[in-house]
Amino acid sequence: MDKKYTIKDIAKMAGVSKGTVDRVLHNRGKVSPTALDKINEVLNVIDYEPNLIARNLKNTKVYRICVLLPDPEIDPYWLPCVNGIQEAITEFKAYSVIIETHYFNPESTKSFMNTNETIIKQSPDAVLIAPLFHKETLEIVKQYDELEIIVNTFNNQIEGESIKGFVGQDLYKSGRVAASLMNLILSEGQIAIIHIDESLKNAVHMQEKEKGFRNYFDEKKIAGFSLITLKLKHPNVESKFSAFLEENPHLKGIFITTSKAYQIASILSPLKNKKIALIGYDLVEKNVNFLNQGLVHFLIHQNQKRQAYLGVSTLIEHFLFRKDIPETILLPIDIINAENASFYIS
Amino acid sequence: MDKKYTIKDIAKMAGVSKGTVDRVLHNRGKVSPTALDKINEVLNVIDYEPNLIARNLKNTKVYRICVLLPDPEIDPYWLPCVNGIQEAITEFKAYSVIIETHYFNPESTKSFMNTNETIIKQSPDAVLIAPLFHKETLEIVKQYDELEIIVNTFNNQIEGESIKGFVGQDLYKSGRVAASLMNLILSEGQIAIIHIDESLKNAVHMQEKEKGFRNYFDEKKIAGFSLITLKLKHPNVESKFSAFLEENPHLKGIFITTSKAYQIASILSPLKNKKIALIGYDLVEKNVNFLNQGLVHFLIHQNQKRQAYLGVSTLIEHFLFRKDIPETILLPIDIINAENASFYIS
DNA sequence: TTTATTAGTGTGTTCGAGCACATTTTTAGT
DNA sequence: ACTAAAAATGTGCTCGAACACACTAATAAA
Repeated sequence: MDKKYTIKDIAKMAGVSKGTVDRVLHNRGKVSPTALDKINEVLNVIDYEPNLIARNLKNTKVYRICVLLPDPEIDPYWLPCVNGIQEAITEFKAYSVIIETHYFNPESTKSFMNTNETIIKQSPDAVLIAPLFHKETLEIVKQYDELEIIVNTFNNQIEGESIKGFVGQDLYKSGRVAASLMNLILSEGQIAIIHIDESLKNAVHMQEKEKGFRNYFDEKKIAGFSLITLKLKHPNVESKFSAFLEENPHLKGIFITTSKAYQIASILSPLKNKKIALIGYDLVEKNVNFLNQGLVHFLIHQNQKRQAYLGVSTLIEHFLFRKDIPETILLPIDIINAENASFYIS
Repeated sequence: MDKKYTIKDIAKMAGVSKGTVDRVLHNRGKVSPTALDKINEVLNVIDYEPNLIARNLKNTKVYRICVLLPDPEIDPYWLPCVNGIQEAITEFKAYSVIIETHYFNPESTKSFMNTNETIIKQSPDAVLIAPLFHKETLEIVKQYDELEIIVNTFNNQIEGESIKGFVGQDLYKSGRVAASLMNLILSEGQIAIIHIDESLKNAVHMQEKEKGFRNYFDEKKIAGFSLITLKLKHPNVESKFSAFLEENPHLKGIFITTSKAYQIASILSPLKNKKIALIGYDLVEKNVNFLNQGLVHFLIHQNQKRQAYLGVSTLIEHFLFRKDIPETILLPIDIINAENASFYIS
């Protein structure tokens, strides 16, 4: 019923040679209308699927893919990505694909540009980048486009004509998810939305989450809540936040839009009298510790590992199996508490 | 650096023919100690990985895998599994693998046994079964073992020597997750644990969830909660539950251990004065509708689709790539509310 | 010593797609 | 009608593992 047809089968059925069939299938070379008709007739009847194994066996081209992401030693948020990339490497090690990972300093646009230079010198067939810096990304994407290097992105979305795909999450909706959970813990009171980041270059990222968070409360028309936004940056997170706490003694909940919830939790930790609901992002070790202690109520899992894995594997499958690169893959927004966290850590 | 070596390379390096190398690699046939040493020496230095593509190209054996699960027309819970299986079929269509799906009536052990007979007649290389019936499963697994058919299981775990693997969830912990969410919605009051099932053959399944649920409250030593268990079966779900509601007018929360939360929700729906927290399982359409209406607070996603996909794909990869079949794969316990549900439905 | 037997080794073919090249057929030009 | 050019078609090799088979060398039996 679903016997597998080969080019040879088609050739026999159409009464031509496999060379001619090959020319029709790839519309290369010259084929007479007569032969074309005969072969098309056969192709319409049967369901020909080329054998990918045989195709890849002959294929001597080595595909080179470069991944560009922030140095996980600077920001451990990116650590799972390395595992995701490793997983893809292992899965496709049988094929002729080379995957190279390059790190840049997430606090320096210069480092970002420099690393891109290095990548271009490798003349890869495709790149997967975490486009932290908007303007700079558009710039280098233009370069990649000229060199006919396919660009895939992950983590945060950037609109650009030459960007083939994106893997990430709907940040606006993840803000809403956080809000819905907050609304479950609290029935009223003051809630702070805190942005903590070294570079604040992630601004768009965090703002989307804030928008979603606020929108939830606006839409539900729930009275009794007041939302306030606070931005904190590295050297003076503790001092500024402590001051904020004193100014707002009745604070009931905090939504941290980055993976730095542990910084807030560790400040709140000694203050036993305070009972503040905390919701943050990402299963970094310190966050999970506070989750297990009960100081952090929920974490939203951004699944960076899978983001990176899919970012790479869709590119590989594009080259090897001629699959399309999906325009956008939105990963589910996983809700994590102390009870189910262990299943998401790998 | 990590150049790919072929058998021919090894042969040249060891100064023998590829036939001899092949004999050493598969330890078949006779090889002189001299040749063996020379080849092993080379093998110790280089890192030989056989090219899976070439291997599978020649491989003419067609692997046959049969999947046995309840008829999704009788219980739509199983519908996503069909998609998961389809996904595996698509992914591996290039290889010579045949996957056949067989349905049984989940309310009839006889149907289960009959379908197994049919499968055995197909003489597959492996089967993936949803072992709903404990005793019967052990019986047929023995048969499969004698015929040297590999048995993999999903959905619910059954201990058996000849069962090679299991894909599913930790049900006890999923009960705990439900409890932790319930504890977040309610601070006190009476909570019912409701088991609804056509056959009640899933008893173990549901009991594990109940245990986990109760354990959470026991462990946390939270006063003010009282738990009560209720079993409901098909024809008289509504009448019995209505009676139960009247007997327990102060009921605050319900944990439904099966995918039938919608049955409870639809009874509660007209009773506008009642505010009862509902937590159930599975993203079946009716459940999601009630989730969006706000009648069901949380659903726990058992990810049947992925269970079935992994159940099949691990078997396929075992045959094609000689990978081990993982003994147990425990999928994450996804927490779903109205805000993130859409990302899990596919 | 000769022959039969076995141990040990090498050669050649297969799988299916892809492509270079050889060959045949058709068309155009003189 | 004959030749050169172009068009159309067919042939054959490659990729790497796997295995059948052919072959040589060594050993045992007659």
